[in-house]
Amino acid sequence: MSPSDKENNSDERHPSLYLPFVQEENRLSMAMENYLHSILRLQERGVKVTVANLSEHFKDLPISEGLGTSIPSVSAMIRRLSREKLVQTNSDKEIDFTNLGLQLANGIVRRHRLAERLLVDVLGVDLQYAYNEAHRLEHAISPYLEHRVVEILQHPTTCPFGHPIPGSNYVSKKGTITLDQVEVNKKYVIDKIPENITALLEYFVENKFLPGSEIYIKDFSDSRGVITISLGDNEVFFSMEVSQLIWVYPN
Amino acid sequence: MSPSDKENNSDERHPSLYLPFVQEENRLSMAMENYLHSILRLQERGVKVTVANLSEHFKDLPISEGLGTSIPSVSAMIRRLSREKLVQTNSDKEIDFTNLGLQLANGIVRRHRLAERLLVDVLGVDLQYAYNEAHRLEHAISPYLEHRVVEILQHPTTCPFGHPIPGSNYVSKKGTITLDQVEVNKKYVIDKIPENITALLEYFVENKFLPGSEIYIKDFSDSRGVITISLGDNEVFFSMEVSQLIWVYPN
DNA sequence: GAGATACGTTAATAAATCGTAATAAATATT
DNA sequence: AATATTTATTACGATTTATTAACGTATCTC
Repeated sequence: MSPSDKENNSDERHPSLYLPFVQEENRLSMAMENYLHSILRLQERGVKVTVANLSEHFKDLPISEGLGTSIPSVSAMIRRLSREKLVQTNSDKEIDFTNLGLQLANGIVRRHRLAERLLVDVLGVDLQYAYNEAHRLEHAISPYLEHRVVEILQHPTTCPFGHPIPGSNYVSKKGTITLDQVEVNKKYVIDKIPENITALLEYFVENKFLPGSEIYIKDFSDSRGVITISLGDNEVFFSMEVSQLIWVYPN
Repeated sequence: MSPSDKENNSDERHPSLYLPFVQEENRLSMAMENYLHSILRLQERGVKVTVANLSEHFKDLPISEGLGTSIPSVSAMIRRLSREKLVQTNSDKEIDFTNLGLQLANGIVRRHRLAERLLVDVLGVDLQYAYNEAHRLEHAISPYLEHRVVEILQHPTTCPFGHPIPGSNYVSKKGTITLDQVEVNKKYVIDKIPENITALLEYFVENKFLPGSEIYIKDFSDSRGVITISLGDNEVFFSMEVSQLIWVYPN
């Protein structure tokens, strides 16, 4: 739905009925919201945002929901997003947000992460399902409902995976590094874990390897490519590759 | 053209069902869910379900969100729903559910009313906004999330407006009648109130005129067309027309 | 330098969902 | 009985979102 709309006053509706969601008219389509969300995620991960990378990213998403994965589909959507002045492509074919686009994308991620908090903290949803469920809910949260959720959750600053909620008073922890950069025999606190790799999340939940937990680096074997971590009574192990997805800060 | 050659349309398609807007494997499109929802609502209200009545009904909906209101649009959607074996049209042009369609429609209304309960009871959403907010959420609730919500809400049987939640253990109250059929100087309990007339709902909330409240019929003036009701300390008034939308049972 | 590969666009097509205009059929009104 | 109204369908067009196929450019490899 394009923000450009005709001024049609023949469609008289009681204005009172629109009260809590006045800006609803300007809302993007679900597909557009998903694209903006994915672009922001690639940016957060430091991946160059291109048509091909987006297409690849969609393939990895657990929920396909008919989201376009083919490169021409992505290309066409980027064209529409450009037309709506939400993104722009530079000479290097790299896609970037406009100010407006970034603002909207932040709103979408904000609602996504608020939804995750709601699901986990209030509704008792298992962490490994939170991402997918929130992915559906994020499109259904009006400004009014967002406000209610924020109040109920008492102004959270991160999602249950430790990622910052845009628009909150999040302050990043000092000295956060990925787990493949830690030193042996030191203590750290888990800051962020990846949100959408279900099998990995099950392992996290099972071992209470969650944001806020204190960990101790027991062994760091470059040769074997495995990190051994003490966590409470038991030990957990990660490959170097997985370690790069986990952020910690010194304790 | 005779109404007998119904399977004549060249619109037929494999049941492989490639629906670009489908969210999950077996899930319907949002538009289809909205239509099924509206059909069930008209049925609940005892309105004959026709293309024209559906079109009219959509105009009344506060949230348009691109929902088709024109008669040909509704006609086309009914054809698609028929093709998917969700509804059928009898010789009288009356639209009715198939078994499958009724089952899905009940699921949609169930999720809608669960969402309303969640919004009002858990998230503190004002009652007058619950319907519209739930209308968005109903499409985003997976079977798993539905299960979680039911547990958190402890198996509710009605929405905050008193309407039964399909699939719950709802038992209707004995002797429910609409407010225009009550007797003067008698006590009743409010059973159901209409859910999507915001201005009216504001009056309800303001005066605590809500399902479960006890009321006393103080005056019933046919000539003026006004019913006067005692409710706690104050009085409320309704026209006969509005009274027909409110259900009560004797106390 | 030639060929393979990756990347992005354009073209042609399909389906869902909307709209307006014209029309056919049934019903109501005068 | 003639006319008007309601009702649903058909015809046609637009937009969004997707697909596959074909085709230029780069870039990388040998």
